[in-house]
Amino acid sequence: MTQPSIAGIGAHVDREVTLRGWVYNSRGSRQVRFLILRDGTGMIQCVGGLADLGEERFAALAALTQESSVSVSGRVRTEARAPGGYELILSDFALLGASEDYPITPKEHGIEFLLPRRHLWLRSRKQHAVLTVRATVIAAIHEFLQREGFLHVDAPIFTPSAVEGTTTLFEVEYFGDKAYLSQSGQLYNEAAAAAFGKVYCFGPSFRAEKSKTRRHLTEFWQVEPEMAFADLEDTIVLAENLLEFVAARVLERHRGLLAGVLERDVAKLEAVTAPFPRVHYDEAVARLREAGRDFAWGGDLGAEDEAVLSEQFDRPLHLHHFPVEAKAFYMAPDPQDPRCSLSVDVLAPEGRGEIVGGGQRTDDLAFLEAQLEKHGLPREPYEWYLDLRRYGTFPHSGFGLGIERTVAWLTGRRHIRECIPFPRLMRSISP
RNA sequence: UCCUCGGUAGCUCAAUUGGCAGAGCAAGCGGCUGUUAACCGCUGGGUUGCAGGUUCAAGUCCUGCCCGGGGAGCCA
Repeated sequence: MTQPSIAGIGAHVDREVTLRGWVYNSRGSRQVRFLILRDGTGMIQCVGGLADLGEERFAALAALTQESSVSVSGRVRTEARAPGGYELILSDFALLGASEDYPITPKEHGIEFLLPRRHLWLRSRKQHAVLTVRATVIAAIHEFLQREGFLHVDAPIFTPSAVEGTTTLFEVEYFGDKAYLSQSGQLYNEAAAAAFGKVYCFGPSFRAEKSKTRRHLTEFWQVEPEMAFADLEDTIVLAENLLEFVAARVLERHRGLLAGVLERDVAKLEAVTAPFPRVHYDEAVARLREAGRDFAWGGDLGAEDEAVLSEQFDRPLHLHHFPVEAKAFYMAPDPQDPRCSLSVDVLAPEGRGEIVGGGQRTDDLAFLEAQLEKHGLPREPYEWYLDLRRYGTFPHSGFGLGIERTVAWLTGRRHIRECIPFPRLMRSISP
């Protein structure tokens, strides 16, 4: 007798197996009962007949409640009527842990009800599917970047003093001093790039913004690659190749989950092939005005502007050369047009907004010093960062890719809070 | 911080002009030999977010407060 996983049950047809898992659903009549068992890898229908089990065991089977943990034994057979194509004819079963009044019934629930029960909600089919895709997205990112010669060098989570103003930073007490949770590994990545060439960090970022939209979390994950001796063009190519690879890998591994459980239009993902269309900021302004939007040159795009623009294309698009004022102090200005920075955002299709932000960093010490001054930033905490321009400055560029926003786009989730196991929101930190 | 929508049974929601607070699901009991969020019958289940006000009468109208959803700003 073997104990395979439900995902691999097809290799055990006509054999006797024992499975352990949880009761997802149970239904039946006086003579026969159908129990849907899930074990984390999949689900299988287990069939128990009164004639096979006897009165007492059959009654016990009927008494099993939703999400009780059980051990079941029986013969596996192919069955077209069963969900998944296989079923298990029960010969015996045992209750391991009872579950009384499981709160999340197989019906509709609102977010206000589900979020405080996230620890249980994870067991649901859609949540299980989304987080499975997330794991594949993360693995694909590591695989792609390492294959491209990037070294994984992580940035710290605790950071000293205020870097870009304290309003959006979480402050923590650090042995009598103040420290802040990292908003980005960007600056540290630049130091790492000077040491290792091509690097990336992967970890959580924290924003204390009081934003409560479906695109925001207070704790989110991002991957940030940074390349030495690379320009804006290199960054654009890296970003589109990475996204193409990730989309293809997710389709390869989870086509069934996407089309079935998540009801995602997979044709939209098949269209994600490089190169992506490129739109210069000037052109974006023209396109927005053409679409009837009142947009002034110089500012960042609003969520609605991004949606209007991305709806004009069938795949992600590069929006590049933002005005210097609209971007961070370390962005390099375009030598051909100093009003614009060598920056790029990638907007996901279907109006899902920004998933990538990046570009070429300035390698000019004097310009960087002037920028710090202009942005009213303190000099002292940036001395180490200025050192990178003092000791062998080098052109370099990179970007940050938001994991939850990417997963939301790929899986077709409306809200990114479903795209992280335990979302941290302005009004929700439990469980 | 601002704008906007909402809070009624365990869950999802209804309740006409201010006039007996309801349905489906869940739960409990019963029925059914292949179910697909199974189905059929019966039963139990309410401080209508909180406080006050108007009225013969308030889920409904008025005032204040609390909590939440969505959006803006900001960003990944």
